[in-house]
Amino acid sequence: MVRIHDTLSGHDVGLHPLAGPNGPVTFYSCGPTVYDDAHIGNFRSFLNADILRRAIELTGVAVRHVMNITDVGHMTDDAQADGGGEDKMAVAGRRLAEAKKSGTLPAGATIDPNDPLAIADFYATRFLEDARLLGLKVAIEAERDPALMPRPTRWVPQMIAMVQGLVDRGHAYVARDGVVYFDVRSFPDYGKLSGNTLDALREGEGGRVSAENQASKRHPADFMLWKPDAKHLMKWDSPWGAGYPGWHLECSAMAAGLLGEQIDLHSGGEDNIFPHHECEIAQSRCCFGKPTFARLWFHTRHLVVEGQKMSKSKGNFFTARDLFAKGVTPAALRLELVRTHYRTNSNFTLQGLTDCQRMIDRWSRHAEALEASIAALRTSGNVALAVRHAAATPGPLESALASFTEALCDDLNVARAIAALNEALGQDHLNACPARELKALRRMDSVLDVLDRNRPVASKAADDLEAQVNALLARRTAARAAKDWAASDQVRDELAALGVQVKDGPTGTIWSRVVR
RNA sequence: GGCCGUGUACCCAAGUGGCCUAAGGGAACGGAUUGCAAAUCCGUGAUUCGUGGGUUCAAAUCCCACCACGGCCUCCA
Repeated sequence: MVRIHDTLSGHDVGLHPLAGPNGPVTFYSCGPTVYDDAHIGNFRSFLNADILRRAIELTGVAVRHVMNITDVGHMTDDAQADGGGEDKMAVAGRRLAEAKKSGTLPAGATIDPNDPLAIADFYATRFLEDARLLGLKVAIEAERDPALMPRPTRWVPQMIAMVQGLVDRGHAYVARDGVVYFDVRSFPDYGKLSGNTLDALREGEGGRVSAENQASKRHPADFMLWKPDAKHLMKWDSPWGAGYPGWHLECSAMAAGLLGEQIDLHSGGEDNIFPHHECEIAQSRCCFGKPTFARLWFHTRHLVVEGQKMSKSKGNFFTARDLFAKGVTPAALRLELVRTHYRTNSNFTLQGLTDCQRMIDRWSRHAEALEASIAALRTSGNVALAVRHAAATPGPLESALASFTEALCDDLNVARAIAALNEALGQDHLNACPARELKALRRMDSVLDVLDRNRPVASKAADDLEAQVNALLARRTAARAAKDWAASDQVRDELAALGVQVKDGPTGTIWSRVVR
């Protein structure tokens, strides 16, 4: 059974699915807001949720995983968080319009910068591409079942129903400015998740709430549920006038609609703890009258890049696509983002990416060697050996599977799981049954999911490079055949200048890109 | 000001009272191999766990103080 640190209770708790021991576990993850490309920090959080669901599945328990794609624009003007300010979708639209003008928009992208839904779709599509390359299982499943990745713009009626329910039950009120607010003092547990108390919350400390909005609330911590604003970029009719819903509402409504009024697991980045998840708990419990909302809260810490906070101005800001374009394989990026324990800040480095790539290459070689052994055994028709294999004691990998699983069950200790795998690979496989060893390796990879993602992402630039490299390689091979080492080495220098490294092996020369 | 988390070798990173004179990976170095390389395989590698105190027979692990870094305090994963 998987044990996980629960943010709400503050300690590790076993996962006991509401539906019974075999699940399915109902799991809701806060996903991206699609007004820009997701960066590696976003993906650390999403991929850790993915590792968690795969670890649960490894123990034989089914998971129903839902991740939202937020397509409503939120305010950019943080000083006016409760309304007003410019919508992020509108800003994204301007950015796209400029990109279109300067020709930096990706080929084939025909998009109306004034249509917020089109902008959201544009970035949602790109997000799904990245997510699928990185092995985010829910994104792969959503190809067949789009409901698993819901969009809030299609759930506004359910959100309005929740606002109405909260007003009816006396947990929400219409202020004199017409805005519907949640009354935090009507919910004594408000603050339990984040450890905040209502009196200790410094009013407006985040600098995001205007004094004007604060003045109309009964308590400074009351948060917006519905904002009437007929001029807003995206608006819907409601009993409180045309406007838009509070941002916390979408997750409450979609989790309830797709998974139930109480769920087993809820995940997000550490910044979601307050206010977002705190508010979700308040809304869901007060609206549905259930004793809990999510039974276990899973939060991933942020990452830093080369020891520094990631920011565009420092030039250490990476999206997944940036790295793919440099020739980084999805497998290496995936492993680099999940190999540090989710509850500590991880330090993303290019060196770390290289380290991961080497590890994955080693695992791949072992998988290929095992496949070769199995094939050789099949063609040789050596029945006696096959029988001996079937009866053999578990090999290193088969034995490691238990400690691998145990490490993951212990609050998702990925580093220890990887160590178990690495240790097994260093041991003697000669007497082990290759089929069973491969099966164990594949089983571990069902969580890590790197073996089938260990290829650079195809692109026009990658194709061009390949053609260039192949031409140089042909010259070098000819020079080597003629034992003209000077010419051969000169070509190797040229390849190095292109960021390409060559390896001469018994079956010919292979090459790979060096990530810089 | 309140709440939360982190600090382990050159780098990433596990370990949270005795099995730790600290796992695993990478780099580096030595060897095998190679036209030379790269890759691969084998080997070496922290008497020490941010700093200073304390508790204990015993501390990286518990307590206190300090320093540094990260997150939240109403729309950043």
